Amino acid sequence: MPTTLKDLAQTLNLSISTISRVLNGKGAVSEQTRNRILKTASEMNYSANEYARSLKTQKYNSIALMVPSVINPYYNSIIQSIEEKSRSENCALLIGVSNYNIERADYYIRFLASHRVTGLIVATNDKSAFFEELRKNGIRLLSLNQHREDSPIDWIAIDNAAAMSDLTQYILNLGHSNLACLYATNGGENLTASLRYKGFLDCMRRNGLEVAPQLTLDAGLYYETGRVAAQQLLCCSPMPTAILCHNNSIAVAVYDVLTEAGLRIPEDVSIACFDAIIPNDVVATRFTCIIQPTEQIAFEAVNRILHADQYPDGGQGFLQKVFPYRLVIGDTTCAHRK
Amino acid sequence: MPTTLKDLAQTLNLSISTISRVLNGKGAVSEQTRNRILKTASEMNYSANEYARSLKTQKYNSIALMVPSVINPYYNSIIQSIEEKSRSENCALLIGVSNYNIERADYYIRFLASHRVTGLIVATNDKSAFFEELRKNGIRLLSLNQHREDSPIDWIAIDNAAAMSDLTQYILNLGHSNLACLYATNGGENLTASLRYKGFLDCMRRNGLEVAPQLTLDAGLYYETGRVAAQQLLCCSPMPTAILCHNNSIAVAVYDVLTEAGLRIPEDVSIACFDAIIPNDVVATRFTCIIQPTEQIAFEAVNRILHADQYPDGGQGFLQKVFPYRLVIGDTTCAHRK
DNA sequence: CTGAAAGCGCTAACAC
DNA sequence: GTGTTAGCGCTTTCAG
Repeated sequence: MPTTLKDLAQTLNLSISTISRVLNGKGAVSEQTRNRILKTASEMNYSANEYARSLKTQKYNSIALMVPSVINPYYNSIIQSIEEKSRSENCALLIGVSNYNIERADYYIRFLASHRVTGLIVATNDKSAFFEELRKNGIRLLSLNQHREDSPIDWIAIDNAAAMSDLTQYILNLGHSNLACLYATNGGENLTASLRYKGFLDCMRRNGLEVAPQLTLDAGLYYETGRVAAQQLLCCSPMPTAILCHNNSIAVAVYDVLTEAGLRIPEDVSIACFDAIIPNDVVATRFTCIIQPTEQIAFEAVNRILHADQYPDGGQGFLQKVFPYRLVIGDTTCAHRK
Repeated sequence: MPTTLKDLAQTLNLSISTISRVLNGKGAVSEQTRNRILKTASEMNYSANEYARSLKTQKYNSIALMVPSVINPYYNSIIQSIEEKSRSENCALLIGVSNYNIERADYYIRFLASHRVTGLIVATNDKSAFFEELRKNGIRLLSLNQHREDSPIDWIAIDNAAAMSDLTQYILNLGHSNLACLYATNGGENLTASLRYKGFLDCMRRNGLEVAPQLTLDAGLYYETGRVAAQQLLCCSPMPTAILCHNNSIAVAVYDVLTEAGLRIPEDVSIACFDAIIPNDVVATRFTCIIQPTEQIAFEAVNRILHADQYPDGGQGFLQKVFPYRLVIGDTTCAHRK
């Protein structure tokens, strides 16, 4: 039973439309009535019903964000950044957590469609069956992962191949030559994963180095799958002296498995990965990793969804934007010692 | 331009209400028309407009969650749990991040009121000026922090005093006697903080131990303020051999400051705190800490908001529910050695 | 400067 | 079984 315009109109003996005008700052209204209205509106705790407003204006001022996880530091900072930007745009943020499960993602997407979000930002890598449906319903779609150039979707991301290549080169420059790479596949649909792996291979080739088949493994996407891969590496001889990982979860798995086996990081084995392990200044070993500019990415993403018409393409084409990354040197890598 | 009931009615040559009935599974409709409707609805990607529906039914099926931070593991797991529960209830989740700033919290609360959320779950400790306004607008309020028994608000939390007392006793049982406590005040309004501090004092008293004034400090709530307090402890002589911390951020600050000063944790100083440091299986030192049952708390919180009428009090009274906590022993505490 | 009225998409009586 | 209708709270022409 919140106060409505009607309620205000009655107590003030004015028409609904006059009040609406004042509250929205549109149209000319006498100073006097304006003040009266503002006063009682505040007294009666009036707060516009966004549902009715949106229904009328057909502008559903909200965006949705789909993340696979809310406990991974990378997605944490994505959420944080997107929340800030969308709030500054006076836009509601709906968050869905797919938990790396495509069915849950699908379910959520339908849900969001019902809520007539202006756009959906997908930080997950899944290809939902409902993406088409969303678009047909006029909901903008934007991915935070790289897609092929001919993909009919807006995306904003870093250059994953270049980043992995840089990371690999950094390791090589430390004197390592016997490198392992734990990549991710996700059934081959994960372009981000392929690109990172490609970056590794390219860099090795460029340096004239062999890539031992037993040292490049599909490590899935999670801690658990990462552990399995790490255990396989443990059996190799010679062991790699440095390991590149697709993401932070895998890197942590490697760290755990190796230390459990009595190896020291980084003295015995160096580890490097994508995305930070820890969101804040924490005691934990700081990993050498590629950091993505989540704030900029978030800013651009929300902007594209809310103001697509202001872009050169008028929002008609597909935005493909590449942001620069940073290589952060932590405590998990050091020079190779024979 | 998503499909509406009207669109369906036109293409099917039926009335809007018949279609509505089928889609909502209410009222009797012939098997044949039902199938026709279902078929074209799916073909035309029909998805009900929740705004219109809510406007009509006056049931705004969404809840809002306000957290101070999205990068603190404790709040991560709160978000995670609440998201799961609310999705299972077919309820939208709006998340606001106050960043420990009460004005931002206030702003967000107004925003949420406009969106006619069914209820607001506040994980923050702030006392917003708009709580009253919310309630007047019929929005349920639920805090995840302890409040006084006479406080007119639903709350669900652990028994903070008992938890801190247990934690302190655990440390004492390890042979330590020279304890420090870094509590939080937040201007004295933070009952959770007072209770934890009280738990510490009670336990010390019960064990007949003195509490040195210079060893109990207000450490604020964050990493930065925690560092300042930790630096003060460093100047004490004798140094405490164990430090109890109000929360995880402070504990991390202590860990950092002490290790930077060349001390070893836990050999030289033990550290214990509330809430986990790391959300997932991570390399980081695992802290000895009190773990709150976030899943149960989240379940109950969402339940209370959505189904308040099913509670014994019919949703009229104020729910005050205390859940059990766990004391998890990590790598930051060990027996005292003289 | 202010008011009347239409209509956004939907649900739920109430008729037939 | 199906259709008609009113109205949720709001914005926005169009009159006056």
